[in-house]
Amino acid sequence: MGQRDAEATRARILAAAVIEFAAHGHSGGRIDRIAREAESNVRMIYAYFGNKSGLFDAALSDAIRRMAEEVPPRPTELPAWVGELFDFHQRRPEVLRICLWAQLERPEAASEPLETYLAKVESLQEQASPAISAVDLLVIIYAVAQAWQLAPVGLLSADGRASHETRRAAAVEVVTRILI
Amino acid sequence: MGQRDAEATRARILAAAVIEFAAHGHSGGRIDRIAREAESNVRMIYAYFGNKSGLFDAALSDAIRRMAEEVPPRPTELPAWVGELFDFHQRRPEVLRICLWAQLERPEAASEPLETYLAKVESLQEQASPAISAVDLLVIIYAVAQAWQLAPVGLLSADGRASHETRRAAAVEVVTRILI
DNA sequence: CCTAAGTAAGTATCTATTTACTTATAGGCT
DNA sequence: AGCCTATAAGTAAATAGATACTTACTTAGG
Repeated sequence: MGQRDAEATRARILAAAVIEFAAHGHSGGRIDRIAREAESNVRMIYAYFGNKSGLFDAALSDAIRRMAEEVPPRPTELPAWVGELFDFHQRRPEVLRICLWAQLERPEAASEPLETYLAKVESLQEQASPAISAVDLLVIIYAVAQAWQLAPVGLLSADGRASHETRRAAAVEVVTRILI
Repeated sequence: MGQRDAEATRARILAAAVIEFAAHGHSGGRIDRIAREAESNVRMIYAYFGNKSGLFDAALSDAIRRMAEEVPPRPTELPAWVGELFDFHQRRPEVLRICLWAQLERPEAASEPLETYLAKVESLQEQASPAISAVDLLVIIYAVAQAWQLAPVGLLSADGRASHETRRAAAVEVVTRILI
């Protein structure tokens, strides 16, 4: 790398880390691979992020921030929102993957960017009913948007006529019916 | 171990493997820990299961079989079924955990016990509607039953008045509304 | 010319898998 | 019944390759 640019190097490392950790998780992710892929150096990773866990947490926060920015909550149009979440997970499966890894491998880190979630809860408050609280509603909406990414591929391929659109429509329909 | 009993040793290893892999996954799970915890020996693991992946797959199949036996599908009473699935995941979180690890680390293995799922799909066929196919319905029901296990703990603890019962009721209510 | 950015080559530890060995036990033989 | 032995069950220790993290050094640029 001819020029020296700390910010750019840091950004390349972070981007490579998101990809690597989304693919292999914290324990399976390899520092050397990240360094190579970022066209940087192992030493730089430790300079910028301290250690492997620090890098993982930074990658996780980055991914969650992206999701919160790209798909902001729409408390008055929840069916439309679940559709956008569904699309997002198809478009960027690495974000859900890194969140799942975090939930399994570092649950304490997974709760870190909590304000993001709590803000959403507040805005959902008025949609809550005696049967389903605001938090539960948020939990369910996320689960429905992610459902197809969590299903074993073999099961999904059993549905010959299924497509992105039919699944998206099913997710939207579910949330519509929940709110009635 | 005074007595020699191949079956018993194999069973102890498998039980220890389920616990270890549910906690740390395929890549994070340690063969030595499994051998120690099973009060057996590294060599025996290789004798019975070939290699680490063979042991992981055996542990996964064992966990899925247990779930299929303990919570058989009830195609005509889906809301009741989702309630039982919800209870099961609270009671045995390790089953969902090992399935998630498999989905992330060895997706090809995760689809292996496919007949189990496909049988359920057939029985759900009559509940399907133009908006939601049988496969999609199954995918959604699983997702709702698991939803609270996938949510970050910080989000869940934000709901002060929530309990096992209120969440279970919310899951059942959701499926009830979906089917109308 | 001093500081921050970058590089290359270790090191110490860990970990899956193997090798070489010991011991219990079932079942045939006398 | 009691002995003998082939085989399966079990153990301990080595090996070979990774891998997170460090140390000691070089170079660009304000």
